[in-house]
Amino acid sequence: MQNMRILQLHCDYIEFTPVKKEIKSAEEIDPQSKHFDEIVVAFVAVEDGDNSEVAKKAMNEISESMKKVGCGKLLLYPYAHLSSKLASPSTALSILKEMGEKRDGLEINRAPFGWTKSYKIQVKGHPLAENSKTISAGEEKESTSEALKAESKIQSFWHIMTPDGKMHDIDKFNFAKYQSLEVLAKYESAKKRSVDEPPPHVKLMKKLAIADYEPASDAGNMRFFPNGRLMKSLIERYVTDKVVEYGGFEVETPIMYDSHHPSMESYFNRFPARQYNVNSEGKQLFLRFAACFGQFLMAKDFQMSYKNLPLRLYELTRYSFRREQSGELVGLRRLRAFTMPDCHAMCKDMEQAKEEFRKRFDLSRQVIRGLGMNESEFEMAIRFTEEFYNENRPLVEELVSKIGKPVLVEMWKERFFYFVLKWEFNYVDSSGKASALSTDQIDVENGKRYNIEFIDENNKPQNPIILHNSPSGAVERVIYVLLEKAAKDQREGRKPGLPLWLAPTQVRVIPVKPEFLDYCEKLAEKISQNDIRVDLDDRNESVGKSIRDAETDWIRYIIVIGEKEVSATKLSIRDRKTGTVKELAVDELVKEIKEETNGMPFLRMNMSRYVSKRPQIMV
RNA sequence: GCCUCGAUAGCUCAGCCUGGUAGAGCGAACGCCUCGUAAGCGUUAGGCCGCGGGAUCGAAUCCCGCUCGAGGCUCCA
Repeated sequence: MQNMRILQLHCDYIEFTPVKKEIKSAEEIDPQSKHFDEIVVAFVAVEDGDNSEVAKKAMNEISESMKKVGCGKLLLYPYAHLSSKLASPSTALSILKEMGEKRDGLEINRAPFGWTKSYKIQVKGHPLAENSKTISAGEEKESTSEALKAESKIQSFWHIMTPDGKMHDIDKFNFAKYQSLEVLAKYESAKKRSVDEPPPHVKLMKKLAIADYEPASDAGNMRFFPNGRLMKSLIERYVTDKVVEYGGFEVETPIMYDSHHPSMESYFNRFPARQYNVNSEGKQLFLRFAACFGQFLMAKDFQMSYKNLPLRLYELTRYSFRREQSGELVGLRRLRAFTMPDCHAMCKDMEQAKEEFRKRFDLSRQVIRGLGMNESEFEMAIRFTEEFYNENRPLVEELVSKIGKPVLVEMWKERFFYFVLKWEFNYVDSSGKASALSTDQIDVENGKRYNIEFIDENNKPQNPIILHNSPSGAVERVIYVLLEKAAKDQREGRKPGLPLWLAPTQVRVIPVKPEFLDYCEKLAEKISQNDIRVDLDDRNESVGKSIRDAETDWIRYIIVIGEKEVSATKLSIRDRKTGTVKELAVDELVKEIKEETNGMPFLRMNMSRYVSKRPQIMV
């Protein structure tokens, strides 16, 4: 049996100097000292019989383990002393050259073959810094993790469930009245779709100075301008208020976790995640991709009785990180860093879990409506194991009947994921892309995995059933949906706009001539005192230009102040929604705005009140 | 990860095919106009034409490589 032998070391640095040729066929090189920092050094001995296949496998394994330690620089270092059955030098050199071929995501260096070298090396102190492998031909050693393999084996059965609880075959269902559900169903059951337009919200997010790509960061990490930050804060405030109203307790947990913590290890083994890795002092940390671990680890340290349940922990993660494939990242639809409201409820048994699940279903519907999204624009998908469905049909049917329209059903023969039931609301955009917003799951596995316990009525420790709910979905994705909706309005000939409570500017005051500025300032101050975001276009521009700018910024109320207004009590107010100019007193305007934003959070304007004092952010 | 496309002024882009003095609109600065519900007028500043190499008398323009970005696909426990 032939085995390529590799000793792999994660080093702070290595430094080597070729001293003299050891064999005739040594590589012709300039014998200079080389120094590398932060590098993985692979000492390689090629054995008699090793071939390209072995070379390829070896590189796959090396690159896999390098990903784990978060290092992208490799030095291949020929090291004959690892074996006594060496391949011939020419074979060894050609295999090493093959291993040194360019490879995406790796910077590969090769130490010269056939030279005696002196070297100095400093190896890192973390557990994965040193490892050795033997690679042999023929043996099935795929880089795909067990979890990924298992996942591809799960069997799904797709159906449509109508509000009366009946299941329909997806191929036989008449989608005539349910076009976006059809898109979702086809999307999910993997039919082809082709789009060549970028989604319209990308232009809008820049035009309205909400957010933009940040080339100096990683893809999918956006920057949010004052307008965007304000909108996010408002959405976050709203969702948090609603969750607290429902009974959630807000907590805060760390952003990074030790990959080798026992609970994390068992989680990773089951669920391959594309996470960001961070190395620090020999520890391998990963950035959280959800709030789950933090809350579970916290709950584990609580001493709980069944009387404390359900216990609802809530966190708004800014951020959660998922290193999605670069090609999937589009505007605000899918990001690598996102803000996720995440609420877990520990329940004592399935009965309590089901009751809680219903409450959270209603909460989510309410939140979606409050955020300015219409339930009719969403398509629900519900997923469960066959066993759960057979035992809990009334719950499933109740949820579907509440929605009052057909929903997509995915049923699994066996439980693969940690949950037995999951639903989500999906928004289907103009390019036929479906994105999940709200979701809730019944988790029967992590209570045990994280060793969360409560004492039941009989003084016995039990693991709770855990519900995982995001009532709104990612905050950035909420903005994506609002902008896509606005784009749709525009396309269909309606005026695009944002919900008034979310608009960065709610009222703009424009003087006809600079001499009315004083009056405008007093007016703006008066309106502002009623918790309304009002600003003042104090630039010396024509009225037409100022109005045009306000309109393109989607500002709902525009007040023009001239001779007439200064000496009267009524203001002329241009209402973007109706496109008309109406006459109202200040109090009447305030009342109208207060009514429309009733029950929604308020934050002060996040920019100078004076338009002339603002930097130009976008064209 | 794979495929395709792109990178020129602060922004959006033209010029490139067919090599020969770097262009427009918007924005900015300054000045004029003092204006009634979607763009008033003028002047000025602003460029390593992404980076590196090649062929050419000569490259933003042609060729090769690299980097970064975008879109699609796959994917999205």
